[in-house]
Amino acid sequence: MDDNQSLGQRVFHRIREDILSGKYGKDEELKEKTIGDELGVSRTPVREALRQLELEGLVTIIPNKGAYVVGFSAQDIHDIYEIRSLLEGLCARWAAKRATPEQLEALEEIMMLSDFKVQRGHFDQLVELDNKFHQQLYEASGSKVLEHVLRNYHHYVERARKMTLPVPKRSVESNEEHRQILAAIRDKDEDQAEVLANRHMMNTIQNFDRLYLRK
Amino acid sequence: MDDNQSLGQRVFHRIREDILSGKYGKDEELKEKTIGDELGVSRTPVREALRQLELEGLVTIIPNKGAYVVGFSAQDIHDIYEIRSLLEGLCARWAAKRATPEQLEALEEIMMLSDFKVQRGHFDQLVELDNKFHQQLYEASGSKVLEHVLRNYHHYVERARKMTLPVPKRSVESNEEHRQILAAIRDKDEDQAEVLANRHMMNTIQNFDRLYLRK
DNA sequence: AAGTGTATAATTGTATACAAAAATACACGT
DNA sequence: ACGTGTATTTTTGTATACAATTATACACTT
Repeated sequence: MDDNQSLGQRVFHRIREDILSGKYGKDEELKEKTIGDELGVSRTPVREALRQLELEGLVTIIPNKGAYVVGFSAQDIHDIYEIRSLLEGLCARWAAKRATPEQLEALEEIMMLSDFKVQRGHFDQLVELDNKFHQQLYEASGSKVLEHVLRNYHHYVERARKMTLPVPKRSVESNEEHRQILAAIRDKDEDQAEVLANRHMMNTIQNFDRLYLRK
Repeated sequence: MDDNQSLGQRVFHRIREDILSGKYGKDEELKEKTIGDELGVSRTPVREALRQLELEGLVTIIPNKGAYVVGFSAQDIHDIYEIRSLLEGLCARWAAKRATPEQLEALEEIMMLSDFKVQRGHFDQLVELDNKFHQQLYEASGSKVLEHVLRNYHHYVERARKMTLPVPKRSVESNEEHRQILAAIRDKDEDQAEVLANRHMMNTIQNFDRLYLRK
């Protein structure tokens, strides 16, 4: 792991993980001193982290009172996927319009690696490549703003994805959908790229719901 | 203004305003001590604010080096409006599906007030009501996540809106569009609500572009 | 004059100290 | 027993102190 980042950032990521993983439950109070002692740091970096987490919506801070974990439900994750569905569509559309040759090349490379991993049955390593594909797509949209919001959401549901993608069947399907999206972008077919990216996310939702909402 | 919030939050809002208003230009270095001295506070609240601003994408922090203003262009604002167009559409759709009677009532009330202000020609006071209408709509979506992201963007472009909405003609149009969206929500016509909210935002984009991108 | 190395200053990162507010404990009166 | 007021403790908010890192100045060499 990247070790030369500031304590504040490390604490931020750590607490976020602990919230997303459920270590800290809904409405639990996060005390600066307690967390600081646990992580072996002073209150200062912890405070910074908590303030950041509030902005992410994972924590509510009541002034002079404390920081409380904002619970997030399976419904919330579902909502995020729906939002992402729209935004990934827009992203694919813009990528089709403005991706540079280098960005396209990067996408092709990730695609090739993914195919390789699928062939070899290394489904676990596909999670990381799925990450990379989407991140690269965000960059290819050419929009700083869109990239920023999608990155956020992407990370938000990372935990959910880690649990759902390793289902081998879905993983192969997902890879196939990536291929089609990439083809549409290569052809500069904006409408098609948007529709496919949209559908890709909707399929991911279904997969998630099947596992967690039992619909 | 709300005065009983923490210094950190006040500094956060202040610096954000100063970035959005252009007081701090692109790539400008924000030094903790300098800002602290200007605002009459110590470095601690300033640091907290800068860490939060980084998360919002307004500032880049290079560890051990400094915080730098991330410039945002008219293109960025345009992008935000396009993103909002999709999300406001989704929001209206969900509001049509799940708005409570109380939330509907609140929307009706804002609508009525807006009509009144239009009739009287008090276009300046419509900005605030436009705010309220959208904020209430976000709440009516029943999705914490969607509400969160839309609030963010809404505030982000607040400055742009303050400059574009007071154009009386647009202001009347906008009010009319709100009325139609509200009607669709009242009728629980999800598709119609989405389309109208979508179009509403697209019209806002056009108004913005006409003024700032000269298209 | 250009480049290099080193001392110095400025700036950020973290911990700690102190102030303010809130939570808790507990004696007291009813 | 129950509420109430007060003292005590805990926790947050802010400032400051010190450490680590980076930027700057400047003498020195070539």
